[in-house]
Amino acid sequence: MPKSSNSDHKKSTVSPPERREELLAIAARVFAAQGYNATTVRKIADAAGMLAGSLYYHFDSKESMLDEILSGFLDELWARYDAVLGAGLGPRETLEALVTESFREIDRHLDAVAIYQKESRHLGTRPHFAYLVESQQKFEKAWLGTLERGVAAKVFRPDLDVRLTYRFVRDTVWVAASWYRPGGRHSPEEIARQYLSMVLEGIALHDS
Amino acid sequence: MPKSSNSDHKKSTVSPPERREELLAIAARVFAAQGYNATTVRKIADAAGMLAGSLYYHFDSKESMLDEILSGFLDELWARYDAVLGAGLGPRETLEALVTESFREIDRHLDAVAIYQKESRHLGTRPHFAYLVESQQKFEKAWLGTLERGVAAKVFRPDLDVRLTYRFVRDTVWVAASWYRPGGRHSPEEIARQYLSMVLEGIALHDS
DNA sequence: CTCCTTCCCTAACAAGTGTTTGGTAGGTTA
DNA sequence: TAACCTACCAAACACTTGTTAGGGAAGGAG
Repeated sequence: MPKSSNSDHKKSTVSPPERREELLAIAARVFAAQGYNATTVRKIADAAGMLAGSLYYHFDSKESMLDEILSGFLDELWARYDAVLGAGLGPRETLEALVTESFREIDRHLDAVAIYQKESRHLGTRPHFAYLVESQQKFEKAWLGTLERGVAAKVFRPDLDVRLTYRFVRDTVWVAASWYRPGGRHSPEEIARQYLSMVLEGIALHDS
Repeated sequence: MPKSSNSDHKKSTVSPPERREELLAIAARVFAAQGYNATTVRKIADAAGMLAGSLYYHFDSKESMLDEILSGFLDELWARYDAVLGAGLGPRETLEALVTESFREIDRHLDAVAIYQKESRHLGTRPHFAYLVESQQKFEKAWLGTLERGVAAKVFRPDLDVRLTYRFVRDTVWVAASWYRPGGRHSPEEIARQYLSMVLEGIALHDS
């Protein structure tokens, strides 16, 4: 259930979505660059060309901005993941599709991904952000299942620790958010292809 | 030049090293768990069983604690890296040794590595922490050189973007600090072996 | 005993934090 | 014109932040 944002806030459905999204994008950029805790509401307001208090016309709190950024990102991510997982693909094709979708998501929601990478671990302990660990568990289930299917189908190596492999694949994909910049030389699809080539075939040269 | 800690502080060489190290280990644990900015001096003092002001008998500032943790970690890391790089090994053996040493360093200095992972990017902009980006550049030079040597010697695939491969290998190793726990089922050497097997040979099953 | 050093506490400081309250310019509606 | 809504400002609020100054208990040195 990707439903994660809480809808019982006062102004959460009031102001027109355009300005909200604009301000959220600005906040996400500052959060990603400076870190959530190091980011003051005055910095966000500065970047938006207004005063700190004015933000509270649009949002309930600084934390609700973070909440909206993260849950919005996760909702979209899971929409695409669920589409892949429900397509009835083989294990290798599933893995390739998941990796490709992940890089596309990094391309679209870079700031949100960077924030998620940095803050999700210690945010998950707070009850309000419990959906972060739910998502991570669902994440693990999807990837682990795909890997195990692949081992059973003899398309992945059986001599590797599956859980270690899961973390390996997961991390190699998502840490790319720490250096990837949209509009650079490589498209998300091209990066995905090269990453998949490394993960699947390895970087060593085999004479064949 | 791995010399990175600044030695021109007032009390930096005063109090006996034992208590300093003890307090630094405590501070590192809290920094790693909560993030540097989210960690207050009072939280560190709580964990150490004393009051906030008492920390300033041992350290100049909160930032100097972070500085000492990070520079101490990097000094030790580079001592080991330099030993590997100066051993005259082939490219593949060099890469294997670097990866293994990295996992050993994660095992020994887990908190410092986690802090470095989370904070180094936005700390590097501050002039006092310029040694972080210096280290990162030296890092890149060492890994990139090894990879290029390997391609020239036909032990690594020539069809991969070398810089992408560098980030791939670097990240896959260091993000392990986000889940690795010392004393777990796998020793650092065993994790290094499995990681190297995945990076070098890939996770796909090849009939041979 | 006295002096001195070590290590910590008490108590406060100024600056910065997220947030609230009341107000207001400008446009839309009646 | 009058009433109203939107989107912001101005100014303050209570609280937390890193840091400092002065003091004092414990113990070793003379």
